[in-house]
Amino acid sequence: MRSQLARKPEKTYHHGDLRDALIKAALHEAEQGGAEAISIKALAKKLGVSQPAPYRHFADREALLAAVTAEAFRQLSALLREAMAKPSKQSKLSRLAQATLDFGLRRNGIYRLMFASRTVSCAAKGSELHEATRETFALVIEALEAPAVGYLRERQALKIWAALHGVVMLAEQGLFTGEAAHATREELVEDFVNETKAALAVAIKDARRRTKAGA
Amino acid sequence: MRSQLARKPEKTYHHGDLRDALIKAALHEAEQGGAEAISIKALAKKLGVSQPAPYRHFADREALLAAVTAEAFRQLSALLREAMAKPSKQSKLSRLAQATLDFGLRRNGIYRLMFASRTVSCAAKGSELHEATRETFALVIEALEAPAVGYLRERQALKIWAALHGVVMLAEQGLFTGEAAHATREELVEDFVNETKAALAVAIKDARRRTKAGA
DNA sequence: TATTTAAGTTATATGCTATTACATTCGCGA
DNA sequence: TCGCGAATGTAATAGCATATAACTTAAATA
Repeated sequence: MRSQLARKPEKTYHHGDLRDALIKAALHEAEQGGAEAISIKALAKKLGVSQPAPYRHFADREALLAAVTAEAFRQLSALLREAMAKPSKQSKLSRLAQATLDFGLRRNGIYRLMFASRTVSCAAKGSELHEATRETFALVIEALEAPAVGYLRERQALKIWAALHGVVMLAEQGLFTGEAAHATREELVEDFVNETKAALAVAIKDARRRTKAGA
Repeated sequence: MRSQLARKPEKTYHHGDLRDALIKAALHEAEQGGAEAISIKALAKKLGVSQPAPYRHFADREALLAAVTAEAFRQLSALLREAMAKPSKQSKLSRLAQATLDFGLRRNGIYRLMFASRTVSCAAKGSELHEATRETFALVIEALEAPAVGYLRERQALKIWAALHGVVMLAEQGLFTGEAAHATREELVEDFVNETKAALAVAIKDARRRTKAGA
């Protein structure tokens, strides 16, 4: 707030919005190097405050990482929502899938923070981070564009979500740059998308028939 | 070598097999906490040598991590080979898949070291680590028990391998402990296995028909 | 056996996390 | 608007980790 009035921060004693600035700067650092690239000391220096200043806003490094990861999930959610919203010949699920792949590869440091660290699994049930992850997963369910029939939808969402992350991981491992490279990452993702659609259609028809028979 | 002659190491100046001992001890540390849990200093203390001693065997921490990760891949390969070898009613692919899931969950710290850190993607092409990862992936291809028809086999191997890792990741994230928990991890893995088998059968039949038509 | 080399040691520089005690500013009620 | 308490920042410091340099001891081999 204050910092927007002064064009140059004007070196005040109080930073004004250190908490937010820390998260943004940390996200920037993690872009390439992941969690390891986030150093409280370095961030403090970059933002022009003393080393212990960040500890006024985060109990410890883990707490900062959790906040950063939550923000990352919100950014991914926004991205996916955008991808799903824009008109296209392709299905919502396909657009969500390709957008996830894109995010995972382009912003791989962030991605590892989100899906490959212990930060998330340590998040308490009501925490900001936990909510953010749930919200992202809800978008996957939404992208299926299928009615809720028992837990069919959740199950298919889990499957496609898992497959997507697997592709990102292997791509980052370099498994797509050998003889196996004949399958591109995008093709594989599209395969998974189509299998999901097919499985979903069959499963729903099945469930309906069973309901009718039971009635 | 020396250390095997003396029952208790007998505090000699030279450790005897520090390099190997470091890798084993590091693997043990990483079991729970992943790469972050590996501290050169702590390892040195545990093994009764001075802090800088490990640097005689590894240029830096990264080099140690690479060696540890390579060893982990060899252990996984051994596990998968074993799972594939033992007689069972289930298919090789199914056994490999379930063994991978089991490994990923039980030894999750190690697993993250292998599949969710930058260590592997930074490994040079001829390196010990790179070879170890390739060898593991070769087992996946083998588990398909399918003839080599173009790159079909590699493609299906990539798909099932990706899906497996996705399941491990989401499980570790806690996504299987909500309303979605109605699908167990094992069930999902079996789904992927079956889809892979089906796709493979169709693809191979297709390819054969095309070959015949062309001839 | 003499000498080179591999492997280990002590001492030290640098960087990071985190805590404690102290200083400054903000905002709100009197 | 004064003043006081809470929020936020600083300086100083402890503790741990990585990594290097200079030195020492044991092993290997010519």
